[in-house]
Amino acid sequence: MADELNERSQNILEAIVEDYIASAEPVGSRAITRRHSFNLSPASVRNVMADLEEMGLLCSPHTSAGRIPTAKGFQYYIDTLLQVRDLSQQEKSKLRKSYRFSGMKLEDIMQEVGRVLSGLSKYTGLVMAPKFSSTVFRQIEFVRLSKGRLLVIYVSESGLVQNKVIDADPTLTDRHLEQIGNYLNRELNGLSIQEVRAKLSQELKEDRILYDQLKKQALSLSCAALQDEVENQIFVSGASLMLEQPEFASPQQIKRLIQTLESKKLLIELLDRSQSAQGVQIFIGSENTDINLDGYSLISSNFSSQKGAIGTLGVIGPVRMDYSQVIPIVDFTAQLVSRMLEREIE
Amino acid sequence: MADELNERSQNILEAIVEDYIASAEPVGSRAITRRHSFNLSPASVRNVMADLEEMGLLCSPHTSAGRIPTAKGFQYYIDTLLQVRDLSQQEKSKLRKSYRFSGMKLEDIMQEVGRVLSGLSKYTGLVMAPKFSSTVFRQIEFVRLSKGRLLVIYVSESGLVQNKVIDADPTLTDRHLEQIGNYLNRELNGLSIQEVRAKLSQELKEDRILYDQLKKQALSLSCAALQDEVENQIFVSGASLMLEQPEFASPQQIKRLIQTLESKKLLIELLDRSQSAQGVQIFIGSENTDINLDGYSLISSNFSSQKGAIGTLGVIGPVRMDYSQVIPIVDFTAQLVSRMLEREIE
DNA sequence: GTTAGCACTCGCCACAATAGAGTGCTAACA
DNA sequence: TGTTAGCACTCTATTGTGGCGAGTGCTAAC
Repeated sequence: MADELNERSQNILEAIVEDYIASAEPVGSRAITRRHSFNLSPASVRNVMADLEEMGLLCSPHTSAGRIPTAKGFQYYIDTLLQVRDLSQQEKSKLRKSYRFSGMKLEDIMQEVGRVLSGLSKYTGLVMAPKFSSTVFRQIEFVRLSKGRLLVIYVSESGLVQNKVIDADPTLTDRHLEQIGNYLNRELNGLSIQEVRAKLSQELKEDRILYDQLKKQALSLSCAALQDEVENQIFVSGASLMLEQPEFASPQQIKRLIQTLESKKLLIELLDRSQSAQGVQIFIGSENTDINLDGYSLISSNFSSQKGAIGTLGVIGPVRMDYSQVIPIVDFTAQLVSRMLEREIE
Repeated sequence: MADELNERSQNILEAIVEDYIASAEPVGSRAITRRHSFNLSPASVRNVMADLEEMGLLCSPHTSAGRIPTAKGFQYYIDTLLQVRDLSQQEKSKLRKSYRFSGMKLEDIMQEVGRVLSGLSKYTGLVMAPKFSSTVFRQIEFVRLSKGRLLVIYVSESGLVQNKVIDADPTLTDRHLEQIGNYLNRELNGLSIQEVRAKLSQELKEDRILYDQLKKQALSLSCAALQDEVENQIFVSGASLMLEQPEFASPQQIKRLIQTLESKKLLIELLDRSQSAQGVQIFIGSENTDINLDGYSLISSNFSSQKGAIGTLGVIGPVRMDYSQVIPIVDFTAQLVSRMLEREIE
């Protein structure tokens, strides 16, 4: 759409966005000519600004204030003006050292990643662990809690552990359980959960299994274990850090933020979407999108092991975020975590 | 100390505390005579209030405002004036119905309890899962993640699942692992983690195990698995609900709250303390205590299974909390959860 | 096409004035 | 002696006012 902006307009828009990111305050025409050395007078800048406002890239809170980039303005800035620098070797190794993953289980790692992301960015870190159904089966174990109640423990290739309580036939003996476990571990090894589900429902349909009582029980147990296990684990960290940002000066704004961060459902939906894409994703909240994130931005990226377990991590903050700083951090962290998962499973 | 208050003083203190709980605003002498029908004039009430202030039970924000109970005042109110009513059968069954525990694993239950506590009280719910070391051993499983890395899964009697990644001798075969697992499950069954630890260190000391390679490996693996596993799991829910309380009208106060709720370490320490006592505990934050909870109160109670796994749940809110409403809720919820854990393990 | 100049708008801040709530004290009363 | 009415006083919160500063849009000159 707006690629037809001429160079001067682009420069001015860029200057406004960057000044606004730095100051959180409306940017006036004089301030721009002072801080940046375009050879232009404030009046000329004002003309351009009026144009940009008409195009919906800027807006002014009131007549006699400076301009603020709109969501659309930020979008344009990110799409065409922003130059994301790579991290220097030094920064990379510093980031690498922030993470001490050794001897940590997956959950702790996710938590830790969120903390570091938040600490580095001064915004809020989000990490969504690999989805259950995107993982690859490694092992299943049954532990009897009481006569008719079993604890099923599922371990994925990447070391993700899920457990669930299911009801089971009370007459099942421990011996049976062990056999069932062995059978399933043999049969399902190396399949993704999706494949496992397909295989199970396939076999359950076949009549002949009716004659193999044990196999039948094995199948129905594992079916129960894998059912409804959709909930994603999400880790949110560093909300209080972000409250220092000037956009959260009023109680209402803070309340809204806390509510947003507490509604895991929304966050999961959000991170879920970015999971379909590759590389760093930027989602800018505005009233127009169906997902209610007005005023916030999300920078996210996927991480994955080669075995296909995909998780998402990112940083959520005010639209006025320091994109040039946060994007490379998110990008590199995702790479780090991916590599770490690879090494973990070898 | 202050039991020497005469009846009139007690009545007036009670009235002030209760009015303050209801309104969150300083209570004046006139307001009291109007709302409560002591046969006293405001002037007389003022005299009593001056006495109470001198005793440190009340304070006034400034000369021409009403009085506010101090932390000490609240403490006195709770200790000697507050009458905790029991929940009616109706309320109890309603509370019981709020919880749908069936088919939930322990973690989800804890989460759910926090949510309900927060929803009912309008404050923030805290739940600390039973401490790892207070649980009773049920089963241990080893899952190989890579050559030298094992995932250890530990299940307690109450269905608490913990897992941890440990480094192990790369030459260990799967066959060995299985034997080790069987051996440990046989040996440690029914012991508390504390007992397990004692037993392990005892046996490791004995020289003769040096000759039994397998046993030695079993012991050192389980030692590694049980080490440093101290971190308590804590679940915090409903912060945004509490932000509606008038004490959180200013950004500073909200920030402090969020910081407090984010510092799990503090919360764990807090809940840890109340774990040593029986029944409902009330902790009132003031500058005098070593734990920095100034301005907040915690109402907590333990839950446990007979097997000794003890957890703590409670509600944290402003000192001006509706104690008469929250205490029975916390109390009964703790009973419910205990009963639930019993049934779970049968 | 660019710029200087100017009138105008609007939010912000400091200040004063006012109303209201509550206190402490004193003197009168039962 | 305990209680109460009355009163002067204190302090906060609110409202209104005027000036300041930053920024704009328009126009006319370069």
